[in-house]
Amino acid sequence: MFEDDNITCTPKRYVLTEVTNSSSYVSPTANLKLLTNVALHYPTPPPSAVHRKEKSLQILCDRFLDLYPLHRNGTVEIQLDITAARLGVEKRRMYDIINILEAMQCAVHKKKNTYLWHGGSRLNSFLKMLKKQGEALRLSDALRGRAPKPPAPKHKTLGVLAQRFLMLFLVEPPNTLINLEMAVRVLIDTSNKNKTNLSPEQQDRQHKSKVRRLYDIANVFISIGLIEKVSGNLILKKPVFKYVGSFKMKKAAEVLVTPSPITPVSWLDERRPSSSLISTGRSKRKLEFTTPSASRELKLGITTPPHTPSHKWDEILLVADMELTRINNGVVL
DNA sequence: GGATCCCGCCACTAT
DNA sequence: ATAGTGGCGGGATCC
Repeated sequence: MFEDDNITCTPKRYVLTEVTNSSSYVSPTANLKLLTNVALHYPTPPPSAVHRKEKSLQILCDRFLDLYPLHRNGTVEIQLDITAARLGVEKRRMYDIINILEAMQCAVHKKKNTYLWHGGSRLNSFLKMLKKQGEALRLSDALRGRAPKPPAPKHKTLGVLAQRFLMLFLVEPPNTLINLEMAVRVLIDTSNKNKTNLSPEQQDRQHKSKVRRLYDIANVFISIGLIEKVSGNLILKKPVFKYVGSFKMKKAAEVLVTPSPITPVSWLDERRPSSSLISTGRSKRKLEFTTPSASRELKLGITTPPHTPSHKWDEILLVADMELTRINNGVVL
């Protein structure tokens, strides 16, 4: 297994004999246990001291990406249990993150407890493919109730949901605002294939459950830097998200101490799509809460149409339009 | 109070 | 049978 020596908080690697002062042979299992033990002793905030927000999936993903950056040449193996120990979280949480990252082709499941980390090297081309898929599924029309919802996939729910959620942004014009309610409505299948009609209560629970999942997914996407949360618009109470499409580079330390609210979006920001590659990221990491445009690092090369000077009211109206569509159709769900 | 979403139970799958 | 995964929703916390 490889480790990143450039990471400031990377624990020093120990050979078992260094720790045990023993030269006798120990099994790999014992070695693994020891490593986990060492990792557990690494400075992580005591559970009682950390607040809920600091334990969010977004922050956790930030810290994960500090260990395994998106910009990195080559591949590296990830041991889930050790990584969980280093991050001071339950292994269950690692699945939440790695499943989404795997769905973004940043990692592949190699064997049990082991993933191969590719970082963002494949993300660029994968997003292009996602966009094509989204177009084939007619998601843009589906958003407006002008096309059927895409058929529900069977497996890897969280990963597929993540992919389809992202597709919504990719098929829409730049700066389109999407909220989770809208997304769920499109992405959830009400065309039950097994003919078992759900009661309104069941539908409601299913809907809420999917929204919960989208919150998780959105947090990971924010961490990756694919989307941004846009809060404080006057029409909708709920936050909406917009596609940013670049890796957000920030330091773990700054993430932890920055209490700022979500960056307000500069509506009139200029977005010139460039098709630079994402591969060579020898870039310095940036502060998190600079300006949104300054936080953009490398475009992912999605072929967005030449940006029509979008006005914020256009965007708001689009959201409002979609909300209206929802209300109109919402009676039936 | 509603929005957000952490947490861990437990069912399912792989070994 | 045991271990690894991950769906899922209760309910704590935030706003």
